[in-house]
Amino acid sequence: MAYQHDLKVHNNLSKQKERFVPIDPARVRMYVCGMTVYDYCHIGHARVLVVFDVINRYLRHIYGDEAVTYVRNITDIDDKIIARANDNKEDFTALTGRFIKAMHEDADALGVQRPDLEPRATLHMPEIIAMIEKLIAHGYAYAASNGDVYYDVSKFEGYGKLSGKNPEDLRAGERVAVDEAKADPLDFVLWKAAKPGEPYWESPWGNGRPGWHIECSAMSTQALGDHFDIHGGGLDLQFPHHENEIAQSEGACGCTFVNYWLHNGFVRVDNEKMSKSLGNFFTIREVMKKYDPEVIRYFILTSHYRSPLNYSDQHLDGAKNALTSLYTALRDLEIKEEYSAEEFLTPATNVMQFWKVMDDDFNTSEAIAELHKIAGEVNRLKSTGELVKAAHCAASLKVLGSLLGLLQREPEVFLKGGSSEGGLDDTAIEALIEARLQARQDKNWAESDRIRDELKAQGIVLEDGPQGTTWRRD
RNA sequence: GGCUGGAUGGCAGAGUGGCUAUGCAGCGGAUUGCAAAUCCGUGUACCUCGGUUCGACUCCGGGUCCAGCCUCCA
Repeated sequence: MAYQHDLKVHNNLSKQKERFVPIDPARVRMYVCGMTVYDYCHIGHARVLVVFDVINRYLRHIYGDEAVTYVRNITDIDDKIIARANDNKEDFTALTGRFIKAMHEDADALGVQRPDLEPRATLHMPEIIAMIEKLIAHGYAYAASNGDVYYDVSKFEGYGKLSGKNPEDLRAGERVAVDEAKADPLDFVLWKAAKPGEPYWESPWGNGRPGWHIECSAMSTQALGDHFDIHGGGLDLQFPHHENEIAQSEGACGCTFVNYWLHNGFVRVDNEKMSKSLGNFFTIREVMKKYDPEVIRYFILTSHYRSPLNYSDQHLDGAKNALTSLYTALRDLEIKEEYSAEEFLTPATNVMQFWKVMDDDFNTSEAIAELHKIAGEVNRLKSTGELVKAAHCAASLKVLGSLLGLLQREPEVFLKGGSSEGGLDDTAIEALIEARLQARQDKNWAESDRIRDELKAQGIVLEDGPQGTTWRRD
């Protein structure tokens, strides 16, 4: 099956969908703003991880694994980290080390592939300082009397082009007390002088630490060059973070920074943005106690990456049921390796439709709808006994699922997984099923149903099929 | 106040100028000892007011409501 991909992405810089044209198809470069590591990741962070993981997987599908470079940074020094480390009376590196480890555990559980590079701000001080020096030399930055270095926003032509804001409006709407040292309230800090007791790095402007925005400019440039393809992150980073990155990087290199800006929408709780400052967040590991991480992943991918996503147990329950039905279709089939070759993928119309909707700005919602259609075909073929054909369709389901990071486990493992804590172990379940089988042979329906109800109360659902009784955890 | 984006059936959530989204839930049937799973069939939509059009949920304009950014935030 020959399919010519024609990827379009919604570019926030132009506010419209554009055909994706990489600078160099042999070297497709994407940088995503990652976490500030002072706490556990919440479901909002999970969304960034998963959404850009899918984009990364899909780019690799189109351009080849070797061609794609995916960079996701870690902010491991900032005010919150310092404050939290002080609260805990520990060294800030101990704090960040712990939460970097936790983030990796969460991301791994969610099936997020590791980025090619994961630069950390504290390990890139020379590049950061060099970029600030360059900005000063180019007249875009100034050292203030208090030891801070600021970016002079008035010098940068086109400030606000990403977020659609203009500097005059921003000044008029300024709600924060103006810092005396700044020449203009819009100016932002590139280098922060260290206060007593704070961690610091040496610089031409004295001991201090970098501002948040310059870290990403310096690390992305170092990893991917002055000019690269995709820059992503949460919608809340569009302004000021990404706007400032543009000002910095373009001020330093004199060329266009990034071709395509992609932002994912927020996760909401009760119609409000999930965020640490609002305190209405659920951590990934908290939710994973109740739901399989793949269910969380499925839930995230049911909506388009730019849309808001409402978080609730009901929605996760729905995701769980839907994912269960996909795994149920994959069950009891002998899926041979060779069925996964692109030319054997079937049904061709659904497979091609999957690619078509994914090509259209990564429409995972429609892509998942296609998975359900293919699963329906698998079930139809199974019910008519056409098991080889069914296995072929099931192979397609797995191949396409892999682009979304779904359906890669053995169906039995997923279906029998569930939350077994405090419940029956597999041996006990099998024993009860044996007992019920005997009762059924004796036509002792009362006893048979009693056992089934007993298991149901423990969250075990029985399914009697032609090949005997199977079970799954609900 | 300025700037973004959105309003779809019981719930969630895509999409389209005229033709089935999909999932969950509902209803009828097949299957089953009864169920479950699966299959077949089926109902319920496009915030509001104008405009363009043979025809708009889909395009344009006004309104209402909601969310986000303008302060740290994925």
